[in-house]
Amino acid sequence: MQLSSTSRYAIRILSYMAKQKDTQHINATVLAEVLSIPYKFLTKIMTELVNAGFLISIRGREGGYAFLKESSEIKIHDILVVFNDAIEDKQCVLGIGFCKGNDIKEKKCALHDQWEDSKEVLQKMFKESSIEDITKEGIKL
Amino acid sequence: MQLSSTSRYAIRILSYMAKQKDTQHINATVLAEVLSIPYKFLTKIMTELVNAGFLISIRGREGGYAFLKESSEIKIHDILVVFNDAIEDKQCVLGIGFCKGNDIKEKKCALHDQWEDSKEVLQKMFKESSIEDITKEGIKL
DNA sequence: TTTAAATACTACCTAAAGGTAGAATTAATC
DNA sequence: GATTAATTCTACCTTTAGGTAGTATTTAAA
Ligand code: SF4
Ligand code: SF4
Repeated sequence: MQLSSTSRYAIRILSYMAKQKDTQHINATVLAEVLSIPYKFLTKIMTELVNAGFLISIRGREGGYAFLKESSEIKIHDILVVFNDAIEDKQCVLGIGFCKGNDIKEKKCALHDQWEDSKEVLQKMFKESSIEDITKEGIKL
Repeated sequence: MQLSSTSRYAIRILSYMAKQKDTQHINATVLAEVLSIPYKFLTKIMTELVNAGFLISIRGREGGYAFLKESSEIKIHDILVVFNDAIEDKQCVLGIGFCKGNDIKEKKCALHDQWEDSKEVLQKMFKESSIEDITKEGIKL
């Protein structure tokens, strides 16, 4: 019951980048080094973040990555969607669609309402927290 | 962000068994059939549920599985522990131990407190809901 | 006592996530 | 223009979760 490591890497990468407000752009070698993420795996993730429209890449010597969207405009949820890690609205704790709890009120299990509540809290957190928000407090990373 | 399908299968199996109060025991073929779980995979899970002490198995002809523990004594959390799917107390949204948010109050990210809240709700739900609870309401399955 | 119907064990197969390697492309600097 | 430092593309490797196959073991019933 946790996010995929790819999603977690992506969030950390974007958070770190957002903290370097002064620097215009930053390259993959530095990111891999400072975040302890395997270089080759990181570049793969970076390309996805570029394709998703969060970043632009500057190719060639002295290249790197920079924000395309404002970090305040990138919600955690948006990142999770890219890596298929978001909690779907109709998602059930026990697997989707094996009962009609989502449609028919009478046929729901005892977990249903509790899960709906938890789900809402999580979704709200992911949808309302932006990358900028994560970088605000004086955290180690 | 969801439970493993093994955990979800296990919960469904135990719930279904708990609903059949009248029948003393039930066999794998029936369970696989009615729950649409691959027979061979189900028997693998059943053995784990037996080893975990939730069920006893009756081998040989006319055999099957029956509860060893009361279904009211089996919490969802107990099942998740068996399949390494429980949310750890110190578990972080972004991966364990990459910052000191859990130890040092000043160095926590903006997600930290929100995640702590969600985590508590989820843990409470899993720790307080028993298999019996799930079977109570008039659900399809 | 044989047979049939059940679980248990061992080993393997498949798909997906996580991770790596190397060459192609791009563009600033020398 | 050549070199160098960067991203991108294609392909592959490794590990783990999910799933299968076959055989051994157990036991009630015939
Ligand atoms: S009633 Fe239970 S099983 Fe059905 S959708 Fe809701 S949580 Fe899932
Ligand atoms: S502060 Fe943030 S990153 Fe650190 S443990 Fe808490 S949630 Fe995780």
